[in-house]
Amino acid sequence: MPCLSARIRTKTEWDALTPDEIDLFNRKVVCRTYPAGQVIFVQGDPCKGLYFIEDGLIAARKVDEEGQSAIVRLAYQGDTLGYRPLLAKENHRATAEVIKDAKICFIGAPTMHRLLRSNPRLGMLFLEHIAQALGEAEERLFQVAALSVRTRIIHLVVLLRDHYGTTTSDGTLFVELPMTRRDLAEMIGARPESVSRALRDIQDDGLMDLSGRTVRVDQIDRLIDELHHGLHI
Amino acid sequence: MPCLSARIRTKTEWDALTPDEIDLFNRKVVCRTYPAGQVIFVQGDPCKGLYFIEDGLIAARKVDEEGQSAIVRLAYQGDTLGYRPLLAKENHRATAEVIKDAKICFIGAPTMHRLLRSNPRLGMLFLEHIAQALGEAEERLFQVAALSVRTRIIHLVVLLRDHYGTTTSDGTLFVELPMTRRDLAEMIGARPESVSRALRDIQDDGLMDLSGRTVRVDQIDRLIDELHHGLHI
DNA sequence: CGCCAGGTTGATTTCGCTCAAGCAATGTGG
DNA sequence: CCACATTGCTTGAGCGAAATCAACCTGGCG
Repeated sequence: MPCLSARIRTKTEWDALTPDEIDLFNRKVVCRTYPAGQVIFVQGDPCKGLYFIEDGLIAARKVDEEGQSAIVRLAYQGDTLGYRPLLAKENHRATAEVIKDAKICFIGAPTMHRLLRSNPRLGMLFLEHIAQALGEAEERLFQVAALSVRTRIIHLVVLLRDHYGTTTSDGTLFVELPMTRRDLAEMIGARPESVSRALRDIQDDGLMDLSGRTVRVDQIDRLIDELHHGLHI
Repeated sequence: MPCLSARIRTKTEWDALTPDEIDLFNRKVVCRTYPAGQVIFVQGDPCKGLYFIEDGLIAARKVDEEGQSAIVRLAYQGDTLGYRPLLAKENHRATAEVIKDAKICFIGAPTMHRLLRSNPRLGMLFLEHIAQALGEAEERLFQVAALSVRTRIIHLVVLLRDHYGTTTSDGTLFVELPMTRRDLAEMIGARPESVSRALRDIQDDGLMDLSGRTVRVDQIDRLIDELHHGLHI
């Protein structure tokens, strides 16, 4: 059972690999499973290679000396972790922690550089991928800098919809929040209590229905509208 | 007088170009000067190519429908603007505005793709560059999400030191803040009044001396210490 | 000159944080 | 099987940092 299955590969930058290179990849790769809560690498560590996420959910978290903490990125199935420090030739600047049980394939830096040298197209696809990641980071930077907690929460629910949303036959949307309130808070630069209150506010306004970690949204348009036109118009 | 002078080129990703490619670049490039305040491209515009900054200072600003606004990146001499949308194949997601009079060279997307195809090393250097930009964006994301206005201002002064700081023979550091209070505020996700007050607080604590847009710092260590050990320890 | 953008300061309000209590769900050991 | 920790979540009360609103100063500049 190869780690880099065709089904996942074709949706990622690894699609650029030739059969020979896929073979090299599969010979060099080391796969293992990680339970939720496990740490994959720690901020400050040298970057030994890439982590390809076959399944699960991982958060990249930054912490400073005073214990202030924020989640700067989420990585889903098909995503790759560690490419930023590998390509920037830096140490890890965040700690990667498993949020939902994961299967992760590690590929060492030397193999990675060999692949990048032998296959320019792989580099181009990474370039495209990292350019999109930069766009998302700048988008979140704008949100945290300029928007209220309530608005940021709505943005987050809409974001999580991509991977954790399902729509029933009658058009109702369910989003399963994949993490604790604490982690949701760290995603948007807030406190867990503020997240609770903001979620309740939004619920009281009839925009969503919350039970545990499941959000039910009847009219997604009303949520999206608030993002575009602001409150109470 | 070629736009891509050797002095600037060698410090940037354009160092990868062969003499032939430099020739192509110089034939295709269109250079002009922009006074402060001028807009280079607007968020939402399709990305027509790259803007290489020969001199000056440019801010990438995001604005939403309600007028909320934040500066998500600064671009200095030698930096390139527009590579993110070009590589991610997206429209511009920010507006580029000249902060300090600039000389900027435009290179069209077709030429750029031709260069990227002919020279894989150029792609690798862009990869390295954009990986660093992502690191900086995530760093600022963390700061805005987790730190106080006062701390963010100190981070900003330390950041601006790289390009706008000079140290006199007696070790005193002068940093020339290159923009208005309003723009400083938009850099850190705050209001101009809050920036004024935070600067005054820091001054009252004897950490810096402020006159107009010039910051004098006698003991840079004390500023850096506050960043690492927090306040009043 | 008068005007205006940039900047500071003050008064007041608001949003979100801190601290603290309480509750439900889950786990653990006797 | 039950007493009890533990963890995640919510809610409340009070507080504080920063936003808002507004006045006023300053130095260009037409």
